[in-house]
Amino acid sequence: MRKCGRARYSRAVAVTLKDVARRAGVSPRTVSNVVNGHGPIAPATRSRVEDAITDLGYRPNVLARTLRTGRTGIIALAIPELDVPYFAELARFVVEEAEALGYRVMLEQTDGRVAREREQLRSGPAPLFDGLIFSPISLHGSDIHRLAARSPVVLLGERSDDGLCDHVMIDNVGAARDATAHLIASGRRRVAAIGDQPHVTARMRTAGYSAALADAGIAFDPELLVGARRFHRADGATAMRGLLAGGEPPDAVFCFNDLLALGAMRVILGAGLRVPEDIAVVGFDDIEDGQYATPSLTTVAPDKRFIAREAVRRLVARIADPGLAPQEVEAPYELVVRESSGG
Amino acid sequence: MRKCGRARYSRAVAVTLKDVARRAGVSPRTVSNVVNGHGPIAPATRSRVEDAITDLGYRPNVLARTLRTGRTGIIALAIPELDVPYFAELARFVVEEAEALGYRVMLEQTDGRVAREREQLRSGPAPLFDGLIFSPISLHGSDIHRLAARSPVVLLGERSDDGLCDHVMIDNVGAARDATAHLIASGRRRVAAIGDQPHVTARMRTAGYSAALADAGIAFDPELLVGARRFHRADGATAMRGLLAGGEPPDAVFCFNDLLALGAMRVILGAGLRVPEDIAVVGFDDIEDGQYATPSLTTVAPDKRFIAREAVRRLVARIADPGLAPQEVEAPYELVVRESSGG
DNA sequence: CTGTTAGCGCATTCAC
DNA sequence: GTGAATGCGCTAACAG
Repeated sequence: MRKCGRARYSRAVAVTLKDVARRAGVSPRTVSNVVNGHGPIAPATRSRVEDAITDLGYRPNVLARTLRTGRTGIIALAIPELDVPYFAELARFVVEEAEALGYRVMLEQTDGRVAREREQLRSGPAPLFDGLIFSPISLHGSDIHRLAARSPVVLLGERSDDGLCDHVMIDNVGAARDATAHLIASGRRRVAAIGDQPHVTARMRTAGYSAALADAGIAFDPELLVGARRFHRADGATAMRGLLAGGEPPDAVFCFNDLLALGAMRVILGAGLRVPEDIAVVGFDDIEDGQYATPSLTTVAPDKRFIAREAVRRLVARIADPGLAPQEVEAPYELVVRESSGG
Repeated sequence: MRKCGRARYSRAVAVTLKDVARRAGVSPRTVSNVVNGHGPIAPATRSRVEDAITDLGYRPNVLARTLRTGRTGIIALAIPELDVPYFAELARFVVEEAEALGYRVMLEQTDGRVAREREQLRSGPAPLFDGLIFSPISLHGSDIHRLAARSPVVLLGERSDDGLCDHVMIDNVGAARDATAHLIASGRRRVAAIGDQPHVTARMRTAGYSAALADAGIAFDPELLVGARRFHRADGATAMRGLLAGGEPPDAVFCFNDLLALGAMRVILGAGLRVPEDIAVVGFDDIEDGQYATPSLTTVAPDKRFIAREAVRRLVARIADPGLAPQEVEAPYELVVRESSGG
């Protein structure tokens, strides 16, 4: 039961369309037309209205307009963690692309917690946002489709089972396979992988890793596949310590993201081993950290700009026409070879 | 001239308070009371209303409520760049603190561009947000006060000249002085600084650097103070290359943020020099990258949690009571000594 | 304790 | 080309 709290500010803000109309000696309707560029308007009237607008410092009330039109001009971007560089970099592109199309972006951090994601779901973007770009961690299938059935949604990440929803992703199996194959091609035989998880993305990267091993006729050694609770530097460090503490150490490590790789590299270097001479390291995501690490990090670079642009465009298209058939688009990626694998 | 675009979804969303009232056989007023927990309500009525709500899947329309109450429950956080780790980490804390107080956070990226920041200003948070936490780069003084006079604002960063606005900052001069003094105390004599800029924050750090030099009776050498266009890794690398290309190289570098330091360190290491043996490095911000770099980075660690909490609390207090006297609060910091300075 | 009523600021359907 | 009236969904006076 707080005070209203707008007392001190409300007067300054309360310039309404009606005020402008009175000032310009026209009807609200006309002002609205001028503001939104609708009907043809007599030049004299127009300039009178425009003068009134600047004189009064009128700005349309987004809220009221939305209540009327049902559109806010804002899209939401729900990502697991703001301080994971991959998402931060992606977010930046999304903001840029959305702005180019006249939308503002509201960022939401889900933390990958099911509850938080589910809440996203329940409430959905409407009516505060026109649509949602969602990078789910814990949620899948039916949950998501229920959301998508109610409001415009574009998913980032794994392919949905049945294509009921717009989707932008990369070929995780292929990318992981390429990364591992690169390591093998440079003469490594004991290639470890860090980042195994129940989550789909991780599973696909594990699959790619195994496939590359099989391609090269190298037997899969379960001891070399290490899990990670999350995809942070600390998890990579922990996993690497385990690998080093075991019997015969690996001569290469493929990490499921750059943060894991950076953590692992720190442990390798800290143990007095050399990268890439003793152990080569490859990451995934191509975050800026990796470029400036010593040694610089070889990594799989998904085309983030492409992902962002495609996601925003599909979402905006769907907002305009909800009947659009859902589409899955695959973003390109490339393997960037740097020092950590002997580049 | 787009289609309305909500056709496919609108029906699913259109459960209004009035529908619930009709269904429960009560007036809208009563439903509103139940939803907002206002007046005391007869248990029987309450449960009837609640049943109707779940049956119909009613969810209050935030927009309409806002139009009425003038409060959205959302605060905006405007930061220069999402993919600068310091801001990303800070943003995370702000989100957490705001959520604890029942607010959602909308993130806005200003890019440090004057135009963008000015736009922030012009539009201000209202009516979409209840308040704004703003980390300005290009804007200052009168601009900001004009904004603050119109709506609840808390500033992050430098002290405003006249205390007209809530403010959370750290003692940049003191921190820079400590960092430089630490380098000098470890026996360094040619201490360089990277990050000089016209911006207030940078100027204060330069002042702290000079002060530490003076304290130790070391003459200020203008060649050792290097500017940086932005505070990114690339700028640190460029600056360091210049320093190395010059005459006598420094034996220590104080960088105005960790990104600069990481960039500089990469160049030092790439030139075959050792850190800290040949050149010690100290950064500023204590981002996670620095902990996992090799060598790990000595840095000034501002208490980000404190900054976020204080900013959110002050803002929420001001939203509740706009008449509150503006306050400046200084967040603590500490020097974290790691390997890059011989820790 | 609950029903009735009146807007919040805007876009828009009708008339003129 | 422009004016008057209506309602988006909700909350808050004001009754009763």
